[in-house]
Amino acid sequence: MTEPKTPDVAAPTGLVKKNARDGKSNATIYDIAKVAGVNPSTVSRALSKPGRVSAKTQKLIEDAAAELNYHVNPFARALPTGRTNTFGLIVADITNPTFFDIIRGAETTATLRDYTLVLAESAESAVTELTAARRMMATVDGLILASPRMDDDDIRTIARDKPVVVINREVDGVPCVVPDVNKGISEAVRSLAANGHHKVAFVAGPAQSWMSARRWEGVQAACEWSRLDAVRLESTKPTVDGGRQVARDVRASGATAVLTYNDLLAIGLMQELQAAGVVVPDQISIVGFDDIFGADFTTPPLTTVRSPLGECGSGAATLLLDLLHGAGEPTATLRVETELVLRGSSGRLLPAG
Amino acid sequence: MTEPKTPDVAAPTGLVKKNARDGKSNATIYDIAKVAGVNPSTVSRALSKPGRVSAKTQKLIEDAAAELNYHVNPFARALPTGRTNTFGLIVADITNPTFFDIIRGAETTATLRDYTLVLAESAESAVTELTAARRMMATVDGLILASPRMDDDDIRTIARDKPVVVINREVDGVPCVVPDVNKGISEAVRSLAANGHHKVAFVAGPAQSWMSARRWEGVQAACEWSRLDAVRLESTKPTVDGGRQVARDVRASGATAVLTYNDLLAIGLMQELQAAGVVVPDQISIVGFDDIFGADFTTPPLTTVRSPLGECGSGAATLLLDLLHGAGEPTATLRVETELVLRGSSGRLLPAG
DNA sequence: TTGTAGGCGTTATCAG
DNA sequence: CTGATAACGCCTACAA
Repeated sequence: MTEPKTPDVAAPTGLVKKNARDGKSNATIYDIAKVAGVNPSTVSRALSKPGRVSAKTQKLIEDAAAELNYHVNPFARALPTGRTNTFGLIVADITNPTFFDIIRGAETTATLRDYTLVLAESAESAVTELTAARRMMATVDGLILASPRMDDDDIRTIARDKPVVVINREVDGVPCVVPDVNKGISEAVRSLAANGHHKVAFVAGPAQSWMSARRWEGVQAACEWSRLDAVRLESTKPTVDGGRQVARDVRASGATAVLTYNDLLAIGLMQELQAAGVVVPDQISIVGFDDIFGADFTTPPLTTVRSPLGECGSGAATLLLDLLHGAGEPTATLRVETELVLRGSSGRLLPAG
Repeated sequence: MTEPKTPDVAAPTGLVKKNARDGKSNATIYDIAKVAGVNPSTVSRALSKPGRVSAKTQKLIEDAAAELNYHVNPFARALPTGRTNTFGLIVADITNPTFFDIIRGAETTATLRDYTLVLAESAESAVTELTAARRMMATVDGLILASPRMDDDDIRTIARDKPVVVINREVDGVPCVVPDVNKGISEAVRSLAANGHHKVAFVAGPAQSWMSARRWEGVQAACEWSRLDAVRLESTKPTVDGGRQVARDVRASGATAVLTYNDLLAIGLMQELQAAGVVVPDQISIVGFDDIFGADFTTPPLTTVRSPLGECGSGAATLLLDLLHGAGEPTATLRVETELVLRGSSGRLLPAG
């Protein structure tokens, strides 16, 4: 900084790079400072935390910034501060419609609060998920994990470094957004009982799925209350195809009503059953979970226990952003309600014959 | 750098900040340099472009890096280079399943090539889209625009700053990935003609949609070839709801077969028609576009002209990444095929009565 | 209220 | 092949 560089002239030492704003390269606070006739640091102050600078210089600077079409360089800003105005969202499966609304909810909230959303998927794998999370850690201010598959401990480890919010799972010491299954499930089971069913089957989801365990618990409890038999069946994967595959187990179980871990399974199951000549809901009632996109495309349309997925996404984002801004409980759990959406795939059991 | 700092001890001058790697804060190339006994710049070289450093120092450095659990700071790296290893994807509507596969395709390719995907949505609005694009420009190396709604000129302007790839639209001077509608459409129309239809309706999508225009052209051409009448109807929005709303126009048109701009419209239309007692496909055949998730959930399942959406997403990402790495034509258009997926919603027209 | 100066972690350009 | 050293653009004590 000792040699006096000629300011406005092109690089003195043969360095033919971008110097005087040659059209392309972006304006910096130095350029603004020059135009406004103030010091770069004043520009920085004026632009980052308004109020710490006199009204007239403020305007001067803002005008200059506008004129030069200035935009902060997020990287330069992130370097000293460590803040990036970005957060990550990791979902188990991008093509699973369950996550569509979560993604949208998070994205909307992010944009609203001037944050950028970075998306990654774990392909239902705990290790991929962990890898993705680690990868993101470097570039984001916080992380949202939707239906995470990794260990509680891994999650907590990550949460020690950066704020983390978990959706669809409860992890001690980490803020979570979880649908409370009870209301929706008891509505569903009561409806089934009222329609003459005595034995219901629950088709479980992935073994690592926290949510699947909760739902099975809920079903058991509700069935006990309504004095129904409840049996649990396993699925190979939580997809339409998995639903088709579990059809024979369902028939073998002797249950006249079945709740599945998610809507995808329910839809696949219904397709397979119908293909085999089983009439839904006359011979068997089917109830899904989530109320995903397309749940009402089927014939009959699917009865399902709805989780407010969009709300989960935006709620998680809000929680996270509040955390980042020092507001809010660092470990509050947000519970959202579930409700039964009664459509045509469940109903009165018709006497055999 | 003149005062000899005691290396491993806590800050000497009362500055109680992070100095000696106090567990938390991340290791830097300086720390590695210290451990490996080399200069930081050598560390940088070894870690960024292997090969420009002797084998033994290389190993020395790598070991030190591993020991310190070193990770580059992307921001520090981005500052001098301008490269971020990140690209943006802007979609018209996150909850429209058309984009699910595109997103997934892009995300998969990104992760595979060690890039990060940043997602934004334009809510079908040209201005929101432009805003989102500008916002991203600062943080990404390139941009993918899926079904963009903004002007060709705006797109080209953006493309002057950073590499841009467009999906589902053709813009002069910008690399694009577009499904070629002709094959799929002519298959569809021929099938309709063979089934006794004489008049088909096309329900158009958003006015700004380039794809909608192409599909209408394709339908007209194919109908002319097959000597069918073709009429065009407008929709309010390209959603299930929009499909329901257009039902009365469809009936009024007198067409016995209808192609809709997308599957969402087709599904809504079918629902509304069926609710009014119209039998599909006996009285009216319905054909959608895209073959989105859920297109086969309906009864009858939807006949549709499939676009390989996932391929579009990954193709666009590949194109973009090649561009960023200096490979590939800067303006090549990638064409992907469409095909008819014949399901139950289209078929032989039954004589009235 | 505003200017000064040093640093954030890397890369790149020079010498050696 | 390796070591200095100057950017990169911005933030932030500290001083004026």
